[in-house]
Amino acid sequence: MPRSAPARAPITSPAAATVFTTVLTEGPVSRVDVARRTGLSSAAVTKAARPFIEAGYLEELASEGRTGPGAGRPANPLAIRPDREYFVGVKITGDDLIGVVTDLRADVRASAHHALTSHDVDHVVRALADLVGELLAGATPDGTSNLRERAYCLGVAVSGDVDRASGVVRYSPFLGWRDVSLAELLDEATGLTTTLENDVKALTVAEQWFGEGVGASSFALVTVGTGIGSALVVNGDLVRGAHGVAGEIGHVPVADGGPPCHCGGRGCVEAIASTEAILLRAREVSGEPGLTMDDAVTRARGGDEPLREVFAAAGHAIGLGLAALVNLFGPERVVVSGEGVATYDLFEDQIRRTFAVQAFGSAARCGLVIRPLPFEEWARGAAAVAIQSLFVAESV
Amino acid sequence: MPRSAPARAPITSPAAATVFTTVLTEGPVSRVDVARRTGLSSAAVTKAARPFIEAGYLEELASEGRTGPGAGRPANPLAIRPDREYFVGVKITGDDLIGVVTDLRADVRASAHHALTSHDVDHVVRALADLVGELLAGATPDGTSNLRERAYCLGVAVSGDVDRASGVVRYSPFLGWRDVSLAELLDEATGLTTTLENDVKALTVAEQWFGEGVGASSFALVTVGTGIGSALVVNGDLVRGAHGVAGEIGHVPVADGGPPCHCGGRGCVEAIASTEAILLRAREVSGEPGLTMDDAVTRARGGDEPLREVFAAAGHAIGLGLAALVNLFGPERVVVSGEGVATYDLFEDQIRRTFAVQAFGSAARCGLVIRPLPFEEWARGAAAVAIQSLFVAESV
DNA sequence: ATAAATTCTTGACGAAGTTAATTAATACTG
DNA sequence: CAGTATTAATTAACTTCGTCAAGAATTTAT
Repeated sequence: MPRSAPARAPITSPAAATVFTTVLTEGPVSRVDVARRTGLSSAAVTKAARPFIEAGYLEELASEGRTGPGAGRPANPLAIRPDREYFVGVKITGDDLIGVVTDLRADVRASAHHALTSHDVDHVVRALADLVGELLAGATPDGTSNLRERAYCLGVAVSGDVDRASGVVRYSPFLGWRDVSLAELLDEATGLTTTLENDVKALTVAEQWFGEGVGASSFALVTVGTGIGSALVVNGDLVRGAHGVAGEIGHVPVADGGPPCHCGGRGCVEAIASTEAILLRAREVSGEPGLTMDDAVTRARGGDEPLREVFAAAGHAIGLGLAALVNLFGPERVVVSGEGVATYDLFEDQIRRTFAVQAFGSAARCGLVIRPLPFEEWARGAAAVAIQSLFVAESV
Repeated sequence: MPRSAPARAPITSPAAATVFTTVLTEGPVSRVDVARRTGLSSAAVTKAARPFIEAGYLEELASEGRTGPGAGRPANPLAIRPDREYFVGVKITGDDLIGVVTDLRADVRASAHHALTSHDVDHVVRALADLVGELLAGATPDGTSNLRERAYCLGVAVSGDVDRASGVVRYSPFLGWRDVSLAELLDEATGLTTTLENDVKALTVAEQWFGEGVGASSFALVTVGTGIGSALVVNGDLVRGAHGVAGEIGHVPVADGGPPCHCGGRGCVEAIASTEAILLRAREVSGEPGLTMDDAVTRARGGDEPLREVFAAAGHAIGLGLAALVNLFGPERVVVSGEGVATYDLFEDQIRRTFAVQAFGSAARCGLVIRPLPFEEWARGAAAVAIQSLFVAESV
């Protein structure tokens, strides 16, 4: 049973959504410019923009004088008013909740953490409601009103199989949940309209609308850490997979006869490049079963060749996985990100080298962005999903 | 400069296209049924269907009496009239032209070959025009009129980088062509409206509309032979790749440190499982540099273990590539096909075994169809593209 | 026959966006 | 400094598409 999203922002037609998202993602743009970019008539843009301006979501900036021969009437750029509405995003991990408040542009305005002492559904729901209460306690950043009065939407990101439309966590290994109607429970507990999404997909939405993915019709996001996952956007749509599985770059086989993986396969990217796999191998190589990840990283940075090799092998596996992804999809851009922020320097070179060798033809021209990922970013992704729910309540 | 398609079939609105394609791909369906499946109102279906019936593209079948308590007015199923229009499809290979005439359902009604003695553009254009003339010389299969009077569209399939919208062959290694405006040349030479497409993509369209892909929102087609290629359909759209590259399953790296590939990489699927790679390896294994493919196949079938191993290794590589594809985008179905028809028995088992092991979770539930591919099928794919051009001239 | 069920058709209506004309605001020109 | 060219935004009439609601058509069951 799909739940309905609030309709405060006057989105009444496809054109309205198009105009609004264009201004949202492509910064201040004049009406004619929006028309040119979207293929709408300028009359349609004028009509669609008006209700947004009246509702305070968009504003008209002062026209910038322009120079040059035969310059005509200067444009009045339309701009988002980011403080018109705030959004709450929460990422649920196995150990804690990370929450943020963002504005309409998904810029983080406040954040807070909460430890989880149990995976019991009720406990998590209560903890999450508390966290939201805490986040919305103060006044708005611009000081003009109370935060709670201008926040209506909550986005929640969970790893696992999540059905966004119905707001149900189908299966979450980390939490040990099956078929939990989390969105419904949170609607009630928080008073906000909740949108649920898989964590990697949430991150991808944030990237697609407010990050590297802006303007790219197709791109991929890869996260490296405890697990290795990815999400793909093709023709502006997230690939969801017929059976709910998609973007499992972690289980792309890249080393024939390589180490066994949890999934039952062998030589999967994850079996070589996940945090766990790296640590396992590092202990093997160093002969110290008690070696910690921190130590391994320090020593590798210090020049310990065998350990450097372990990290390089992980980078190589990731590079091979990326090549597979890019050769199959040909995305315009790929963002590699992940929790293992601290160790990126040990990976990056090898990822790029392997990718450059194995990417086919002009596929290699795809922009490869490798970037550490602050943990809060996951929560921001959740907020981005909430923002998105404002426009595309039905179509997604 | 996109060229326009003819507008004989009265496709005037999205609804018209929806209704027509529904009847085309899902057999005889009543109007109410079309409405239910597409989400249109039944009134809209009635309106959209009328012009097609008047133009002879659709017909109303006699209502089948129905039984049961409280049965109402019986439905009048709408059906395609396949003989209303014929289409020509031609596949250009390095050595010859293969052409077919199909009806609206993409069923082959006639076929013909033509050897190519040169890759000179003019020569190919002339040969193709001759072939088309030959194909359209006779009367229609139903004997009521001349073929040429009921064929307006030509579809042409070429391997390489093809820009369908502009009808230009950007780069075709087999033919040694760069930036050839083939569609324009063929429009003139044949008098038909030509649509150009990459060969694998053409085959995929045929499969999507008239084959295994019917009803699947996402699926993939993989061809194995001289080269190894694939094409993906996501949300009903062919994935084209930002830089024109997509579906290069042949260059997915599956054997780390494996044999070098033309593309500069190592251990690509194609470097292990292409016809050429298999032959190379078979010669190595048997110690006979003059071994032919036919001999290798015969001996492997006869139980020659080392040679059987070579084919199994190829199947294994293909299985790994399929697992990569399926784990990344989770299609509903995958069709594996290709020129190497004769040798499928030596591959199939191993492909399935490896795929089953490496496919992640429920991704393994995707339907894997492995099927020989008559050579004519490529030409049929080209015809399917021509048929498709009738409806979606603009949107693709 | 009459009622109930289901399909198909019709015409009025409404939503959304286009075209074309109009108004607005600027820079260049003599 | 008026006049002209140029580009931006708005307005109003019109087109197009599809829905809605009512009704006609055609069957089975009572």
